[in-house]
Amino acid sequence: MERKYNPIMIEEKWQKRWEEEKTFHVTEDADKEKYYLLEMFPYPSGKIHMGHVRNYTIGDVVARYKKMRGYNVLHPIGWDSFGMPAENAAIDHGVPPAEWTNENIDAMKKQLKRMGFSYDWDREISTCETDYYKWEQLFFLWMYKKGLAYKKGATVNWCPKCQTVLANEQVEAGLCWRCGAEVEEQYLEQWFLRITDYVEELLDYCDKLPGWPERVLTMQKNWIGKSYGCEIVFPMADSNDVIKVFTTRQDTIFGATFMLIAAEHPLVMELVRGKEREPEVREFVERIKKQDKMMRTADFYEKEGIFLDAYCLNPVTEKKMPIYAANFVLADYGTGCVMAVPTHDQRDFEFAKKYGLELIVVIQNPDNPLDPETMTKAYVDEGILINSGQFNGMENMKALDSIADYLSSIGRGQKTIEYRLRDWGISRQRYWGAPIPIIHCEKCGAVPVPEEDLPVILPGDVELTGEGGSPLVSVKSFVETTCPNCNGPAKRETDTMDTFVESSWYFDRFCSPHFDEKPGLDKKAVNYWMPVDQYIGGIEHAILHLLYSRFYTKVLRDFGVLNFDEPFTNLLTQGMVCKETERCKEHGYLYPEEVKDGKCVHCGLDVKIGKTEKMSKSLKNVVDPDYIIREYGSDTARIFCLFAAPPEKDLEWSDQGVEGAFRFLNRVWRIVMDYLDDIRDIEIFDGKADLDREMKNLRKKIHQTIKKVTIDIDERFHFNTAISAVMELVNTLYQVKHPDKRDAKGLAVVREAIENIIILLNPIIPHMTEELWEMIGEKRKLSGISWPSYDESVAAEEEITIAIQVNGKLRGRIQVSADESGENIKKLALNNERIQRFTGDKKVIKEIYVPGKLVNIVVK
RNA sequence: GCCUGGGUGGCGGAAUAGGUAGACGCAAGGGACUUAAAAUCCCUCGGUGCUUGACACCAUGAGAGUUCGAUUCUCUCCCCAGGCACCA
Repeated sequence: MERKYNPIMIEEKWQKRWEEEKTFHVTEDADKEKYYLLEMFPYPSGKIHMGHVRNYTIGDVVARYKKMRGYNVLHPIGWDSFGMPAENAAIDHGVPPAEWTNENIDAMKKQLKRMGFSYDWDREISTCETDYYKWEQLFFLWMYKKGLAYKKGATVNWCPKCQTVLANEQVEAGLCWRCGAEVEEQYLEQWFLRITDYVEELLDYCDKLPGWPERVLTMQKNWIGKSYGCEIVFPMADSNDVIKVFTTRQDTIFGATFMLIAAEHPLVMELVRGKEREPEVREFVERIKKQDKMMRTADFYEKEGIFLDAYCLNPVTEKKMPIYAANFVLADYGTGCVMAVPTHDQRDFEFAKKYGLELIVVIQNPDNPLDPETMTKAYVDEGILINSGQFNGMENMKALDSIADYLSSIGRGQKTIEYRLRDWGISRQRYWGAPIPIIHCEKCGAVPVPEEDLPVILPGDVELTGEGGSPLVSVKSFVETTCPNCNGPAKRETDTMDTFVESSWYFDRFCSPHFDEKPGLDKKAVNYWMPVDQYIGGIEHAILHLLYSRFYTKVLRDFGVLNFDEPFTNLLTQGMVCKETERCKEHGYLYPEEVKDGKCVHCGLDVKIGKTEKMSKSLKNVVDPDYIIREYGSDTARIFCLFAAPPEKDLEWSDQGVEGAFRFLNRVWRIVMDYLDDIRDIEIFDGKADLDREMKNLRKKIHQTIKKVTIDIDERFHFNTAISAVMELVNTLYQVKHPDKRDAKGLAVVREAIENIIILLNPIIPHMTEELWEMIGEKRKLSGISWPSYDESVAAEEEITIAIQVNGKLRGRIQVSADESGENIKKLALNNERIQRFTGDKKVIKEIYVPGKLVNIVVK
């Protein structure tokens, strides 16, 4: 009997069958418990990479497993299809973005299908289609009416050569990524979403998401950056005006000796207007404004400032404080003004030293008293307040509240809270995105497009050159329109939305992907499926995508569309796929196929193996999933990705590891082939008759394996240990002597082993297991089979090994029956000949018995 | 600088309500089969020492502590990865 494992044939056969039979199509079913499993949907770049393979394989195992556990599983896929690369392809090669995008989708869809993922393809969505983004435009209108979407001036990265706005990621070391021109700051009118309205709830729920990795929540908390402090009012020395500052260190207020204002703050020029210093200050401000971006990316930059020939008063000491404009103060955090306490803030200290400003110590170091004359750096630790009037002698941290209360009692301050999080700027001066549904009318101003006029369709016939700002500006048929208010001539908004907007609600759309009524989400379906039970994706989206999605969920909830607070109950952030880099002196980095026997195929020079890094085209350390599928099949690709590392860790690619995975699949295949004829007509062992020792052990192993695999997948997503457990069972089966054809009992146990191996591996290698299932003569469909349960009494060991320690050191082992009493085991341990060599004539102080594990004898 | 993770054989990784460290796989070595090779199947495989044993000692980044017992808990330090970074 020789039937070779032919993965390609088998895989294509079953993929076709699943597609024809719509095996993974689901609908809402009130009788079944739902399970919504989602992987982050891909950008259609043209080809899937190993990161996708890993991400989607992990998800697929869970989806298939949950289905076998009886859940009604929603497992959809779609395309995050707006974005820059499509536009760049158009600029570089003249292909229309829609065409480029759809071709890529077709190609990647084929690849995903070839991997055998259990998607409900009837729910496929593509965010660049009008039937998707028209709802997004509707939500925008609702947000606009509620004041959650607004327009304001803001500085952006501007490439003067390309005449366009660049996203932060498109600025490389201060230069435009495409043309290399120096990026400038420009002040532009931009659309924003008021995420800060939800900042407290977003922060609060960080402590109510137990299914999220701690580090993601920490990153989000840091990003939100809540700080408790005080707004303090500083009166001007010679007018009735005031300067307000935000500080978290009101305990140091008595040490504030000068005032700093962000260079670009309008107050700077106001203060020097008409003064002798005005031209000098203007020059300084202009210089700083230009340098700003460069300096912010530099590791270190010199503190610089300029005196504004103005003074304010310290609100508690009434001392005169000179006012400076400074480069290191941020204009858009707090009030843009900072009280400087040079003795207890390092930046202020450096500034004071440079410009010869006064130092007053207000927190005394208890171990080593400070002297302003000799200090070489600011003292930032805790201590006792001095030079602080009625607060002298208090611990500085404890004085925070009292000083805030005092400031408020004299009308010069109050407790406040500041956040690092800013409103979300969604304007892009780009073509390939969802148009913002606003019309600008000279008479009426910004007017929202009436809901019944949606969608505002992105025009198709646009020439993309990459120059001259937003491409939509020059499309007359798009821009020129009439005002919905006054019917006069008006112009459409030409900004499109950030692509993060699409991905902020796509998971809702998957629940009713073809729903054509307002608001594009069928409440019944969405509230049945949502929230997502398990979300899986890369750690690189830990902040932006996940925070925006949480924000959108709360906004849509407040519009009455959704009835839950958070979109993702459990989150798994899988690690990256890495591979060692290879380079040759002549030809630089090499693709794996450019290396043969350690030599470069171009020049024959020795290839140097470099660091293991995330697979990337620039380092050429990539493996093409198509190649792996062609050589080994997708089942091998799947099991390798799962076996090499637990999902949250980085996975190191290993060609030999892939070989090993393939070898294991062959091993499974062969053992089933070996038994095929003998077990085809056998029923699985019913547990009624007595078995010989070998078969009893095999059965024990079967049930132990079911138990371990169930726990590993269900509780921990540790597929690597689940697979190794099945490997052990397969190894055990290989060790068993092949029962005689007439030994029905023995063969029944073997059949039990084989059936369970197939079922346990099904979520991991679905194609091969379907094929084997059919071959062993099963009539039931494997895709409809339930997950096996195990019999605890069969899995139990009859004899257990007890380790014996003397003073905590392992000195021997004894075999006892599993129900042996603790007293007897202790006795056996003490009387053990080997053990007596170590206890000898010493006195036994105590014996510790850990049930089923060990005995520790303590002697002296 | 701050905040998260994480350091275990030649390698990927197992084992944590404290209880036999190294499961499983890769690589390596040996054996069987073969005219031969590949494939396959079986065995060995952390280090050191000798008295080759059911041996002893050393081993989970380093050092201390708690404990009968620590990869697991506590403290100090070192290294690596990721995030934030003049946020007042």
